[in-house]
Amino acid sequence: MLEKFQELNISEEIIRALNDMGFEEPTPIQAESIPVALAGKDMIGQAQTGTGKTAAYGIPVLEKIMAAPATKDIQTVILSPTRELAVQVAEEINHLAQHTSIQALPIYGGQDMERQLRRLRKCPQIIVATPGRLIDHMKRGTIQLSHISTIVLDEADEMLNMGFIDDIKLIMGATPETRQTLLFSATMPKPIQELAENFLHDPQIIRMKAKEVTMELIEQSYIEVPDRQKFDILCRLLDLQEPDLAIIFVRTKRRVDEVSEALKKRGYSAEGIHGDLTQAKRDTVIRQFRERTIDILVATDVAARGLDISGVTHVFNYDLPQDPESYVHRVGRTGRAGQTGEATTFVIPREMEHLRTIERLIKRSIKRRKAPTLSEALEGAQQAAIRNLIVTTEEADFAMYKSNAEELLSNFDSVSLVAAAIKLLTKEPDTTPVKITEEAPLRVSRSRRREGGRKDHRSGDRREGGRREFRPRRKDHEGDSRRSQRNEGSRDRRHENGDKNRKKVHKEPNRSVFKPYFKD
DNA sequence: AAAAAAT
Repeated sequence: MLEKFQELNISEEIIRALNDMGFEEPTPIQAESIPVALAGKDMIGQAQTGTGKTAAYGIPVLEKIMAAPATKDIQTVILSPTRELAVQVAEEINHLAQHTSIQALPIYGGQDMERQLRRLRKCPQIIVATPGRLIDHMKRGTIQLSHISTIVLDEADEMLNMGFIDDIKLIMGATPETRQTLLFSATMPKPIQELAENFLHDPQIIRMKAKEVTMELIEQSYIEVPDRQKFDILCRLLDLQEPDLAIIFVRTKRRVDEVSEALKKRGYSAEGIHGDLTQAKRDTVIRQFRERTIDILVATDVAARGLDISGVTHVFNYDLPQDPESYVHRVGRTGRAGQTGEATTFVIPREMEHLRTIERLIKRSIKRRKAPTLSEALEGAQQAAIRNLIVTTEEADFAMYKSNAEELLSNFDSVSLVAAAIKLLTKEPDTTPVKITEEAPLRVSRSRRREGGRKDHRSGDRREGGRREFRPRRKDHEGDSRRSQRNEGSRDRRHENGDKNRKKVHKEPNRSVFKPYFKD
């Protein structure tokens, strides 16, 4: 079954590991990348996560280390944008390396330094690091990159979005000129191209076509719903769809806390994860979710990328994501490894335009769906009760109840009895009150605004008819029009003598370079 | 305007 891997000239130790891991044949990105990377060439791989990317660079990296003379130096550095991803990548590489003596060690912030140093003393050949902590080690002299032979930049576009560009340059600068560089990125914006030009030697570019990478097996829909109703609708959907594992993405850390608390209050097995939690807590939550101790994960975009958790059947965008890119990554947490998945996005009415922007950029329309009504939810709960009843009946493990049942049947008709049983088993939707703070709606995305010309977009927004009602409601509605007239006046005055303010506004960094681009 | 990452 593994011939195709064998044809790629992979050593027997790794073939055995692939067999243990249940891999049968190379994914497209693996088939293309492995020979190139094995030949020692620099490479740019444009691929989303979930395409077998880790093994695509992990296998050649391991082969190269096995072929090289043994030393105590670190041989390979893999850079990762988030801590969770670093842990996951190190684990996967250790799986691939299980029949060799090669060790991969994750190096990331928030973890006990002493413990990390102890593990470093065991001379791992591969480290998988987040940039900040790696630089910390470099400055302390506890990690030297002067002898590495390979560096991998994983999720390069995301590291860039997170402002790691200077860190990456610093790290690259500390590595030898002779190193091999493998760069992976879902998108190829300008700064990544520049990075590649500066640091890669004659790279081979491998691009996966969009349709090979994404989301054919994911049923995508959206529901237009006011913010206040989101939570109840979410609970109804959870009850109706009964996900095995679900991830709920929200826009802020605060909402992670509130939504996960609220879910727990209503009896769901949920935990939240975001960047302000201690690293120990983050690690625990991810582990619980992987082990299915909890079945709902409420997360910010910290969990949007790269995390590969098998069996996620449902993704909910409780809040619309800011970037179309983020939408793709969030939704891609389900439908992995050939499984089907369902992705439901909540859109508040005034964010509909934002949704259209996302649809345009992902070149795909998202199906509109109605929120389940209360009576549908009740019907769903009844169906669940019936399924329960049928399962119990089929298990036929109730001999001790039978004499009572017979007696009941001599006094009541059978239909009434079964109906009563269904009624008792039906779990009425929980309406425990919960508090979730309302978020300000998203504004139309940057790219959209730029279309209208940059200089005037502020005043342009004000003139637009519908725009005014987008502002938060004040208590005195009548004063509204008069107030806006007054504002007009004060704005003019600012224009005359407040040049400094205006300049500041226009000096905001031009983020157009981060605009994701999706090619077909 | 938010999130991520070094303490």
